[in-house]
Amino acid sequence: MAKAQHYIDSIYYDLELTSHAMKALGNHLFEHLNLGLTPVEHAALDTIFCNTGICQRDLAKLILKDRANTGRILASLEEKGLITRFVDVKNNRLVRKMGVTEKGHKVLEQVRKKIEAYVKSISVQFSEEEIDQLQQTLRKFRENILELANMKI
Amino acid sequence: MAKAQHYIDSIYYDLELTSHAMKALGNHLFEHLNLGLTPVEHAALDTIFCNTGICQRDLAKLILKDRANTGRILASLEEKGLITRFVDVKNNRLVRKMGVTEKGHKVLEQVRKKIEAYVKSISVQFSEEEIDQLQQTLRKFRENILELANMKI
DNA sequence: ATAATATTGTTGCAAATGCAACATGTAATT
DNA sequence: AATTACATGTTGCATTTGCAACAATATTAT
Repeated sequence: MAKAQHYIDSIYYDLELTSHAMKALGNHLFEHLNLGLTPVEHAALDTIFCNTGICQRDLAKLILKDRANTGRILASLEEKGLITRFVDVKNNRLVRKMGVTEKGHKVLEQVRKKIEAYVKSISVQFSEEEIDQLQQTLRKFRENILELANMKI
Repeated sequence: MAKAQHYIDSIYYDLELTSHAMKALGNHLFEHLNLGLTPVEHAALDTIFCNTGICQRDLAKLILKDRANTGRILASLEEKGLITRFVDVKNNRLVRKMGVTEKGHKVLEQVRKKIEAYVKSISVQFSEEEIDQLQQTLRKFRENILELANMKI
């Protein structure tokens, strides 16, 4: 109960700080390595790659953006030729689906290679098991939070 | 090395998700409990409380906002009568310092009480030690990231 | 068959956020 | 003494982001 008595000491703040630092590093890397896309564009591209046939709304939930912004991100990716959007049928409903193009695949591979080095340099001090443990804890913690939110407290 | 091959599996994403969920819960609570201030205003207020005599720029760094926004947040807090801003001297330089008013203290206490219950309900599934461990790990991880950023990779 | 409901994507607008330039005043250097 | 460098806070503007309304289409209910 001495815990989280002040904002600065709260887990909320630690999450903010860590997420903020991680995002800053990501922005820096993507800009500095001249990857030709932004972190959020890469997030969308890779998420599409991992979820073929996903619709825009579901993608929005995964990348934590609203529908409007997701549409804008997709427009940018399409303009860059990294994805194609086409009309398909889902539950007998017309839906604009999307797929990663050849160019998109290449970019994903390129990003993966270029970033691997930095992931490794983080892993120098953090073992794979430690990272794994941290991710699991975050997941468990998150589920707890989402439960609270769903209770509509 | 199977780790973080895709965005969805990365620690980056887990941090985004968890931080996002936490922020959503915070927004929900502050709005629903009619606390009369936003989460970021509370963050600023409590940070000022914990760092008497802090200047605006240093506060900005702590609450992760830029100077402009910090100024706006402070203007709002001042308008609500939760802080006072006054000109003081720091290293023989004129600086606008700030302090928490009586009303500000009361609000902080009120928020602390009202939120305590929810912190507890989270702690039901997460022991104090687990939360503590998570915070420590996040801190260590963050320091690692900041080192990388400082290397200007 | 018609109306109500649900799902999807887009558009317009408002709010939040940050960057860069600026204004002010102090310390340091020459 | 004058100039340069530094620290602080503010203002203007552009970008990002999200919300709410809308359009289009399909499903379900009456």
